[in-house]
Amino acid sequence: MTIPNYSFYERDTLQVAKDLLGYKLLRRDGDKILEGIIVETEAYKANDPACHAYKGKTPRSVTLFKKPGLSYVYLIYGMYHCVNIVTEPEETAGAVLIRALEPIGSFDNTNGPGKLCRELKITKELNEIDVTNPESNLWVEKYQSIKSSQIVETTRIGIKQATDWPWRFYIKDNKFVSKF
DNA sequence: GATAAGATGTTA
DNA sequence: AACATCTTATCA
Repeated sequence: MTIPNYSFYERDTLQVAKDLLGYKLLRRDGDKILEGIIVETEAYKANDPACHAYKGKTPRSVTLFKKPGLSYVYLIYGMYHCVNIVTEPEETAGAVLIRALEPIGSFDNTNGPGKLCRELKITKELNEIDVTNPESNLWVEKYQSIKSSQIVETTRIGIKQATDWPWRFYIKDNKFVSKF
């Protein structure tokens, strides 16, 4: 049971997005722990028109420029939250969007970025949490490593910019991946 | 201060 | 295919 450290997230966003597949996302809710296996991710970087940080720092996107290993939680369409983990060195924008989890334990319905946040009770309160610290209410642990032959690389979903960049990754044949 | 668009999910 | 629904960014 190891927890990836600062330098794990300080690398290239695409590399981190691939490596995070098969890792666990854990959420402490009072005395309960909700956990799931990350089965689908997307990469967002500074020179990427679809990234919130594309046009520079704003009150919302400033988190993307901070230390790698922090969470980035925001509200989309007024009703759904999305979780990301900040990557790349400080002052370089980058993040990995967690799009789907394979649930462990008693919860379910985590095959989409908005749904998994609802299930894990992730809100803006959990923005800028250090996910390398197991004392946090939200953190990531190494769980299983996925062979590169089991990783599918494809285009991102739900965006209108740079739709042809293959920056979405998921575990082959996993039934908890969000639908196309 | 007003306005348009958005890394989505549900329903028909 | 339409819509629910509100924050954020941008412009005046």
